Amino acid sequence: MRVTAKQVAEKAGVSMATVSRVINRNGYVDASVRARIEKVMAEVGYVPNRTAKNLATGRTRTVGLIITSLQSPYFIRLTEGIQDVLENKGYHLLLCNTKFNTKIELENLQLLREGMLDGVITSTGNLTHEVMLGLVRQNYPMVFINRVFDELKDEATRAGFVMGDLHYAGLNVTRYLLEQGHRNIAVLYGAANSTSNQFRLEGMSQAYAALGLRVRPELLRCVANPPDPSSGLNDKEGAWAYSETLELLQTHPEVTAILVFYHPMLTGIMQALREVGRNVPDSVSLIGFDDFPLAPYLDPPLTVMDQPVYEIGRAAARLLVHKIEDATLRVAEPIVMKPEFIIRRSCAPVANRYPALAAE
Amino acid sequence: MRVTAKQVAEKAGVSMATVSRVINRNGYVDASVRARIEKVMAEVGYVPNRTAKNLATGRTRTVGLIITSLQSPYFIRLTEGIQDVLENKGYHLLLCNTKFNTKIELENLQLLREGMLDGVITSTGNLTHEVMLGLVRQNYPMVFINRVFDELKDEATRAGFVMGDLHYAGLNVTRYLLEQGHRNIAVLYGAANSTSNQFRLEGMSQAYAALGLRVRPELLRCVANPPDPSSGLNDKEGAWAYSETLELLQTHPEVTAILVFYHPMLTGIMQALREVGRNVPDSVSLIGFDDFPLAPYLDPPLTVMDQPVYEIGRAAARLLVHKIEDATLRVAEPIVMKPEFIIRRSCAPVANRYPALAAE
DNA sequence: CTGGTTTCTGTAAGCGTTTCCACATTATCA
DNA sequence: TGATAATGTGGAAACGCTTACAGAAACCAG
Repeated sequence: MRVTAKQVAEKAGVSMATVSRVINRNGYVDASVRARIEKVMAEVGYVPNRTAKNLATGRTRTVGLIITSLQSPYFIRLTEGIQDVLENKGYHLLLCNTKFNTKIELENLQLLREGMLDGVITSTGNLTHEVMLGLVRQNYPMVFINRVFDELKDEATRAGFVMGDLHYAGLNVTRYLLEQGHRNIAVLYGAANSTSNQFRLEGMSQAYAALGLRVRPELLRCVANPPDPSSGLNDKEGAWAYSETLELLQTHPEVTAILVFYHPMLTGIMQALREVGRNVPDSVSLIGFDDFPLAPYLDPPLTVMDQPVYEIGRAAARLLVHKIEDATLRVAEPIVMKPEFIIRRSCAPVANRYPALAAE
Repeated sequence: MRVTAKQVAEKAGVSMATVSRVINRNGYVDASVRARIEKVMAEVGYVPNRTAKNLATGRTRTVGLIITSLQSPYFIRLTEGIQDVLENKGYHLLLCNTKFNTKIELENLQLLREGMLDGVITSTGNLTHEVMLGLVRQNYPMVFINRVFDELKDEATRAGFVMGDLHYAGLNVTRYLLEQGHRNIAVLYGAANSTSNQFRLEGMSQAYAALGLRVRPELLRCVANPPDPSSGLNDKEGAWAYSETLELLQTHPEVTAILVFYHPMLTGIMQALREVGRNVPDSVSLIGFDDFPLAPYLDPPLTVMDQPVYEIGRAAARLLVHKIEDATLRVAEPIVMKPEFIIRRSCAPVANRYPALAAE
């Protein structure tokens, strides 16, 4: 039924070892013999079995990518970058979308131990910090995006790190808003505890501190926290953001600017803003993190702090492949990429607010 | 180094067969023995090797998903639907993003033959029609989305089909525009030859025919055709659409409505429209295919013909899993889902156009 | 012509599971 | 009580490859 290398070998009058050599183009094999074997393979329609190869070599040429959502243009672009290099290097991508569900994340990480994955790229928060540490210490090839492990500072592992300069991003965005007179800046972010949010928040604090001010914690809202019963609802994350924004605006009408750390929330935020009659940018300024194709076409065009996400993805994949293919590689220096601020029309100085209100 | 079932067996004083039985919870095994084995497994940190299991069982519990782009909300939502059921059934997803590159698609389809994939869900055009047919006839479990094979009409294969009623979609959208007085309706679509585009176009023709009119082929533009040298360019598809739209509007200024079959082109289209001063909807009406979260927040909010994409994805995945797990299943009836028309503000009657022009 | 290298090929031992078969023990029931 | 069925366990052959290792032949420099 299914043709095996053994049958090819018999039919070509050679040993399996030789067949294997022509398949993998390694070792010596006589040109005429190679031709004969290739002819037989074509005739009988031989296709080498990958699972057998995987077992024999202990490798699968498959890497896992763990992200929390497919609705975020950030993860999409990241995935594209990763996949473009993987494909180029002959690796495949197993996609794990956790939807902020730790259980799903753990199951997929386990595939590393089960030998089904050669390595993993993770772009999630720190809900699974200990597990990650364990895996890294067992020397599985892993690359973390926007995440650091202080515990590993002096250990030589096979872990790699790629990140945007989120501190810088948070700092500059906040500085920009402060200069425009904003003092009550709200932040809506996705996963609680994610290190990327922490970095941005630290940058924010620094900008505040420079003016002798402090971040108001009650204006920091996390929306993706609840492990949701996975209703197939479209725009679920937008829905979470909607109610959170409504609540925020009711209890803190003094907010004049909102930082959106996680784009799937944008719809809900805009909806809420619309409903309470706070228009952008006159009544509330809006800044998104990371650019995306439709950002200039929103109403109003969205000002964003962009990150070279595609390049981050590429760097991560390249790094991971290196670490997979060279087990001795122990470079742990994080690769850091600078963000870029793209000003469009969703921000306005606080001073502009009053005429707008007066007009009503 | 790595712990195997054999070592667990020795340490627990049983045979490998018994260990296998407790891992897979099949066959009989005494409760006390089971407990002992589980204890040993926990102690030594045993993790079963998946690739060995894959080889032994001839299955991988992994299915491939082939799409043409990650930039389209359609594919994203489809992927979510698929993954939600796969995850639920204990399957993993290998993602193949072809970027309209047939070579990539073929390589990934080959994984089916190589035994690395239990099945495949395809949502691409018909560039690989013959290959697909070959695979189907070799009885690999496959599910096709928005695609049919007349050749298979009377064959009992393991192929499955899920589709939106695209004919209906094309028909009704066109009818809507015709009623508003539009007569020169342009269409911008992604992959050439994709069967989904053909269905929509047929519906369109029918609507025209009902008024004794005919589709103007020169107003039908395909944009994703060129197998692009994969510049990591963000919004590449938007860029294609941009130049195509520009050209279209110059050579055919009589166009008063544009149907967008493929959303990644939206940015380019809007950009082009803006530049030539044709504003939406007064000067040109715009209708997109398939809804997406940001559609109501564009400028203007986009009218769309929606498809229950998430449900299509779910149905496809369920079907595929059925076909994988029951090799005798030979139901080939396509599952068809009705679309829904969502009217927002990107369309206007042609009559509205003149005041707008007069105002300039 | 000799010793050493390079080229070529085969044998066979893995890789770590699953599963068929056989056999032994225990429960069930007329 | 004996036949039959249900339960529990082990041996060992797959699954289809890769890859030492070893040996043979060809080549080459001195």
